[in-house]
Amino acid sequence: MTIDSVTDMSVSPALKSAPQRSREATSQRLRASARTLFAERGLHKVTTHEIANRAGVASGTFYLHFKDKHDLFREIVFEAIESLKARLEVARQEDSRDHLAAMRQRASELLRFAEENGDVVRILFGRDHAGGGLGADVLDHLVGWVAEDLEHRRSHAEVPVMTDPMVAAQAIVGMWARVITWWAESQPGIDRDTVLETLVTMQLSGVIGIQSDICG
Amino acid sequence: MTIDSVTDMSVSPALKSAPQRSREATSQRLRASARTLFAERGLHKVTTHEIANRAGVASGTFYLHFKDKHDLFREIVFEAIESLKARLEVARQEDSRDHLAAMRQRASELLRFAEENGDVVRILFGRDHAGGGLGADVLDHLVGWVAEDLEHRRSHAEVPVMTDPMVAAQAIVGMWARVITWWAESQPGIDRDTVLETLVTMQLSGVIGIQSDICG
Amino acid sequence: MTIDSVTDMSVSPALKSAPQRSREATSQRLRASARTLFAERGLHKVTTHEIANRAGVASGTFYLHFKDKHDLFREIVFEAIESLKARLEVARQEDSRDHLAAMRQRASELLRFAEENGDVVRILFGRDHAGGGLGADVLDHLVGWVAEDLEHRRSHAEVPVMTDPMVAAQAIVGMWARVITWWAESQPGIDRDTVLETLVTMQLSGVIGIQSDICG
Amino acid sequence: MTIDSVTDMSVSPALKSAPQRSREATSQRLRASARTLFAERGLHKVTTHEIANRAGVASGTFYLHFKDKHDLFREIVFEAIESLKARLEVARQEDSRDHLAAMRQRASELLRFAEENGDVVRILFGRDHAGGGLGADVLDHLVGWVAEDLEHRRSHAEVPVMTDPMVAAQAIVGMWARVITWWAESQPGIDRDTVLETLVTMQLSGVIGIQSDICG
DNA sequence: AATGAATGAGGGTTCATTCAT
DNA sequence: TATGAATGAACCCTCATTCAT
Repeated sequence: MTIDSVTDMSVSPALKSAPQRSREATSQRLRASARTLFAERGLHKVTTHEIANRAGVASGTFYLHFKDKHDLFREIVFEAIESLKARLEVARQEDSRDHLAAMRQRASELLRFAEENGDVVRILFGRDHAGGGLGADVLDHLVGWVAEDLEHRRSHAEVPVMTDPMVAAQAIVGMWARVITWWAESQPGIDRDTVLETLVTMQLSGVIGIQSDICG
Repeated sequence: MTIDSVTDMSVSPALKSAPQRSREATSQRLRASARTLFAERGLHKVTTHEIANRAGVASGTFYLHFKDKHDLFREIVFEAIESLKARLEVARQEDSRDHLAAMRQRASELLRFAEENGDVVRILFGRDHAGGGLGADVLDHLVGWVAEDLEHRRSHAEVPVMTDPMVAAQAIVGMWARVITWWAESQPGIDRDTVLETLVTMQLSGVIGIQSDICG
Repeated sequence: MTIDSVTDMSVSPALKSAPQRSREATSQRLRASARTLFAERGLHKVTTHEIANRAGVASGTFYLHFKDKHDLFREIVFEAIESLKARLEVARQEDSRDHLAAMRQRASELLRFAEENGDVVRILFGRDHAGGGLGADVLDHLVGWVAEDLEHRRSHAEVPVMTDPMVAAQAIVGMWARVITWWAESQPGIDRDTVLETLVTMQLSGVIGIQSDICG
Repeated sequence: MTIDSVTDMSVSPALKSAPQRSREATSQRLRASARTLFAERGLHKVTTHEIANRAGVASGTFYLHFKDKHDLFREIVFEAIESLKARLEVARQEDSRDHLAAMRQRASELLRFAEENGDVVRILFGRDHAGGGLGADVLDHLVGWVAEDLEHRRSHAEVPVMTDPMVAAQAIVGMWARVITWWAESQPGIDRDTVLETLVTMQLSGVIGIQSDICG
């Protein structure tokens, strides 16, 4: 089951009164409709009419639920980002012990996120979609976290350092974004674990650095 | 000096007739104007009127030089891509001897390209711009080259292999794109060489792979 | 009473919901506005803004009702043509008995059509209007019908034949078009019956042919 | 040889100085170019650029020879009309003797005109072309002549009259226009004489009138 | 809460015409 | 006389947003 299956109305059904539940249902239908359309064609090639239409409501209804098109877009993206954040937070808690395990864990969470939120990944980073700058914001956030992490490891002298943390963070995040987008868009025959290993390996080199001749 | 300084009319001035020179000048002014505006706000937040305006010509003049907005956009991007291709081609010729040197050379060309074509980099990969899918196309091409390269090295048993070539190629290209875009957008105080070293290091790990415990 | 009086909203008012009725009214206002303007100045000298303006709605509203300017044009013309077709079909059913009566009947329907659809006649055949080729199409259709009719009469040896049916059909239709257009445009003081007699007389000569000296 | 072969520069070549002849040549090339294009696509679907282009001159040159697009259009049409007028004038002079011969003669001139001026006929009356109202003007003129003629015959009691002269004139001219246009556009396999006979026959009925039972 | 017709600013594009060379 | 680049008014059409019902 993925988050994409949005029409799921089980969000604490008993707690809401009848009209409320109806409102919520409409709202979710609009969200789902928008998510699909945005993933297909990107923010600015989708009209509010289309979103409402696909959701089975009148055009005007859209504005009873969202301030405007960008508002809905933001909501969809933020919701997903929060979910990603939560996962990574959890992963971080288990970090302390083993670096390698921690990194693998984090990369793994990322891939699971991509699997479960294919639409959002496409919306944010997909081909021509240009998520109104939000994709970039998300990546900036991630860069912040990663850079912080790298600094921390470096300052704790846990690892030898051969690269600039900021640059390495940018590189790692760029790598993530590209790989999960490709993974989400083209669902290639390549299995999760292969992708995971590659991410871990390369991410690792950002942390400890390598030298071509180091092991020789 | 960057390619961006476009009003440079030194293109064999004696070879063109008077009206031709004038036409060419206008064309270049439009290109320069568009390049700047696209870099600032992206393809679809820029109007043809604006481009013409900023170039100091009437709106209709735009269409004497370009079929439509997308045509100009494509032209700007393709021109830059060709120049990038040429650079990388040259770098590839010097590849044969030393892997490490070859990689450093290639990454270096990439950074020089970013320095000289800041506008185009921003247009293709910058924040919310989404160059109508062209950025994605460019990256796809790069992925093709890199993957091919990795396959070659692997098949020649030149290096131990620990990652899937396709995944590694995606990761490397994602890393490149993110790093040069960040580099081009925020001109940080970080010097070229630091960026270069990080790119080389991480790119390398995609080629030979590393293991956390590999070196003892 | 003519079909031109379009704002007639009596189309089963009870059957439509409130917004539907409003929509229909707007649609009819646009149609009426367009009909008038097209009749005055022809398809391509009328702007959609003007049509909307004259109908008392905003420019954009036009496109809620019609795909584009040609779409509306086509609709107006087709509607009229269908009505003409229906009339002539009816007339044809009464043909069998008396040729002369049949022809008179048909010419009469044509004139009534012209009277009731002055605008459309002007649109299709009027001075400089050139209804985007639709006028020509209509005439081609008419020619088809008439030619078929002439063939039929000829093959049934009902009449002596002295003219080529195709040429005669073209001539008859040309005559019709010109006469009803002139009649519709300049509303001359000439009464219906005079026009009718002339049409019948000349149409007849296309059917049976005449010789200058035939009657002695 | 038809009037359409316009590049014919033999217009008193010796009388003009060199530059003059050149100017005339350019002018004729523009006329020829325009004639062809107008016949193909009608007045308003042809641009001045196209006309100049096809004539092998620069766009600006157009305006050294004609005030504007309509001016050229008018010139082309008027030229043809004058030629038609001349023919009919000649035909009229031979009218006096035999009515039937006179009419045949006139119709014959009309058909010859259509043969030799296919382009102009198409321009004036062709499918969707809408010769800016000039076609209508031409027909109005013809109607004037024919009506006058009919009046004359009637007043001289040369013929029994059963139709209104104005209506008959409109009908005759409409018939002419349609038949020669069809003839010019679709060059059907029907020979001149058949067309001629039909025109004469029907035209005749406009003059003398017929009754279905008249000869019985 | 929902509807859906209406709005109208704004953008892309065309092309008759001008004018400096 | 010819050139052809430039002009800019005008037009078609889209779509985010509003509001009366």
